[in-house]
Amino acid sequence: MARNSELTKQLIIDKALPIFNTKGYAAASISDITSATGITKGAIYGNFKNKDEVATAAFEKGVEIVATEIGKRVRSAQTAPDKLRAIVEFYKEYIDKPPIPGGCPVLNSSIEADDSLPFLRSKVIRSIALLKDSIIKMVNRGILEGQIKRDVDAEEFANFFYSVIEGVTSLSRIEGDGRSFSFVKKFVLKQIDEISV
Amino acid sequence: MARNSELTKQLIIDKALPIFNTKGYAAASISDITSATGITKGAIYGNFKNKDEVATAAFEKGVEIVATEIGKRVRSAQTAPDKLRAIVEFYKEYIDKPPIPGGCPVLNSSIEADDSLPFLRSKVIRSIALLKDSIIKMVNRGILEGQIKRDVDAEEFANFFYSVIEGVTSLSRIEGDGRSFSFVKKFVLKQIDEISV
DNA sequence: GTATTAATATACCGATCGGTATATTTGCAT
DNA sequence: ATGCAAATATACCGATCGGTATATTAATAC
Repeated sequence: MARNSELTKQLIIDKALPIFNTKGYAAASISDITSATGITKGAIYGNFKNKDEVATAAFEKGVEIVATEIGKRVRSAQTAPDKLRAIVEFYKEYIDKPPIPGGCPVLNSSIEADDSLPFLRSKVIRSIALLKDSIIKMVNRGILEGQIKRDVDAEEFANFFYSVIEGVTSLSRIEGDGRSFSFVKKFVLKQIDEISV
Repeated sequence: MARNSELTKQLIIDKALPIFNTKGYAAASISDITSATGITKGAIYGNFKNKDEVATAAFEKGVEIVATEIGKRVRSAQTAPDKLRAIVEFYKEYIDKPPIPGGCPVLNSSIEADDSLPFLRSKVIRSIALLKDSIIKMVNRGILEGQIKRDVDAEEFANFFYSVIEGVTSLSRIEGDGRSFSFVKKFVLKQIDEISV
């Protein structure tokens, strides 16, 4: 054997993630990653087939970070409405102190992948589906447990919820402040109240 | 004089717009534009200082197209709620037959410009502000004319409306179908009904 | 028709891109 | 300690990038 390849791999992914997330796939270069890691091109291509694979691994790491963080907050809330509020709060905090620089990796990759990064597209779609599905389950469970009104369409609400959160997150990022988010947060919290029993 | 420089400029902008909008600024190259136009690099750099200026002009053209199309539909609707519904319908149609390939240029540029394209950032911010402002005015006028409930916070509604529309538009694009949009449309139309008198 | 000049085409620049072939180093088994 | 193999470093590749200097073309004034 030689040096620990798995550690190197993780280092590359950890450093590549914020680079891809801020600059985007096209603008991020391999030498950006060598600079950030202090590791050479040889090590990168010894551990990854090509740039696409590095980007894919970074994206999956990004999703994992976001999903883990959301999961933590969701689990610590007891009722479905509170779980939804916790997600709103997570994205609110994302603006001021983002766990990953450059905004939400799912949304960012979604924009860049839809036309020009076929190797990422399916991964992005899957991540979104998982997120939406967990919200649907959350709502439906809330209905069963008598926390959410019985006539609520879980899929409709999940799509609204996901769309408005991603929309306002990107909006707040380009605007550079949390003003718009405050407005939308108020609106969304009212909607959560609305569907609560 | 020589050949018509203004026509060349417009040709470059027209062809560059879908290229930038689908591939993104970083991935779109000057030679992509020469290929698309049949015009050489000399002509491009004779009419634009650099790539940034071409991208800026293309972005502004994109905004103009979207704004014009929305304006047309909004004007042809009579009441504030109907104007809002017309905007929803516009974005719904955007999915199937986009006036500009690659999705909404405002959202796309917003994602790419927030960190790495300072020359575009302010233009994007301004475009969003104009759009939101027109919605705010629309709602407030609807209140004055007795079409929208008096207790509606126009700015809150505008931010919600803009966020959810942009969010679901990008969502539908990556998913590749209009399913999610249908759900969200239903939700948004209900919200419009909700604020209508 | 010819000179003038604006507009476009051509040919080239250095830099950087993703990727690879090969040399070197490192850690472990013996 | 030494041989071996895995991991990393170095040096290089052709292609393409944005941009420019210069040659050519086309429209106008005369």
